[in-house]
This record gives sequence, C-alpha cells and structure tokens, in this order.
Amino acid sequence: LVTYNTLISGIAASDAPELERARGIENHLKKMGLTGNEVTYNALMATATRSGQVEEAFVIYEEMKKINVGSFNVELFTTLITVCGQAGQLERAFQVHDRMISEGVNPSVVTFNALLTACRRGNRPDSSDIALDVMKIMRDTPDCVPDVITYSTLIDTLGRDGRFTEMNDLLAEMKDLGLSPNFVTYTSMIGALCKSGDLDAAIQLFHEMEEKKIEPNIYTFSCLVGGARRKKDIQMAIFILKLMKDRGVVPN
RNA sequence: ACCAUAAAUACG
Repeated sequence: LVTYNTLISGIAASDAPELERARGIENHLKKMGLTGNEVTYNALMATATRSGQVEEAFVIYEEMKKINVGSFNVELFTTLITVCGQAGQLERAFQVHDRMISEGVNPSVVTFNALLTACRRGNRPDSSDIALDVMKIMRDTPDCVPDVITYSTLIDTLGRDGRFTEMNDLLAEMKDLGLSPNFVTYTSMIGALCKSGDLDAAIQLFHEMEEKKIEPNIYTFSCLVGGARRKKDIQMAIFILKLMKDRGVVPN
C-alpha cells in the first residue's frame, strides 16, 4: 500500500497532475486486494484539486465518507473550499465551511484565506462586501489570526473593485498589526491601480516597494506593462521593459 | 508514503 500511495503522491506533486493516472494506480491497488487509506485519498484529492476538478474532488470526498477513512481534518475541508473557489463556486465553498463546523472541525486561517479567495473569484458584484463579512467572522473565531495572505487577498479584492480608500485602510491596518506587506501585496495593489488606469500611482507604489527592498517579479512588471498598454503609452511600456531587464527579471 | 491558502499575461 505504501508503494502505491507513493506513486499516487508522486502524481499529485507533479507539474501536471492527471487524475486518471492516479485513479489507474488506485485500481491496481484494489486488484491486489488492498484498500486505500487516508493517505491514498488525500493524494487523490490533491490530484483533483491541483488539476482543478471540482466534481471529482467531491466524488473523492463522498468515497472517503463511504469507506470511513478516519476523521476529516481541516486541511481536507480547506482543499474542498479551494477547489470550489477555483471553479468560481462561492455558494458551495460556504456550504463546505458550514459543514466542517457542523462536524466539529474548526476552520483555520488558511481556511478563511481560501474562502476569501473564493469570494474574489466568485465574480459577483458584491464580492468585496462578502469578503469583508468573512473577515468579520474570522475575527470572531478563536485562534484565527489574519496573516499577510489574508490581507493581500482582501486588498486584491477591494482593489479590483476600485475601492482604493478601503484598500489603503487595510494596508494601514495590517501594518498596525505588525504584518509587513510583501511582494504579492504590492503587486496586487499595483495591478489594481493599473487596471483602473492610474499608472502614475502604480509606478509610485513600485518605487515604494523597491525602497523597502521588496523585489518585484515578473508578475509585478506584467501588471505595469499591462497598465501602459491600457493607456496606449508605448514609451512607458518600453521603459518598464528596460527597468525589468535592469532588475534581472527575464521577460516571458 | 501524502497533506490545505494570495498576485500578472494579448487576441478570441
């Protein structure tokens, strides 16, 4: 069983996880008269999630219930929330959240972060407000301390909504809590400003991040190039490309 | 032996 589990885990961890291959190995295991355990199913679940297959993830969850593979942990529920978020199924993500609570499993920071991402990807006009509500629930949950990912996700959501005042309030709030914005936080804000057409403010933030010795990456520069493109500012686009090469970031 | 969360990317 360990051999088979190792194989399935290898597929789960590969660059392009294929659920069919993982299932094929699971079939082998069954033919040998073996029964999958928690590790087998966690690896299958990881494969489904990493290849973005929501329905399959839930099928695996149902199988786990049927076979009674021990108790479900917070990671498993969080994985399900993540896969719902990837598919833009916000309602379903909340259902998983409710279910884990009814089963006595406490959500963690990671669980709430996954829910926040699901809000962002939910493509709803009120996703910012829902995300702020999730943040409130999180604050009322014991042992759940928001981290840099929590704030980066919220900042990203509000920024895409053009709610820059609130975005800046969140930035101040995270700093007050002793959390330092990182390259993702900055890239999210830069991306939001570029989308809204405020390239100047985006460039200003770019300089701020460099002053703080936070290294921009290909994502950061892609946001800026996109901002220049939206403004049809070819000079600026070329300037950013130069800047990027100068910083040792290779254009893709 | 496995193990959960955040950011960019034209055209269509």
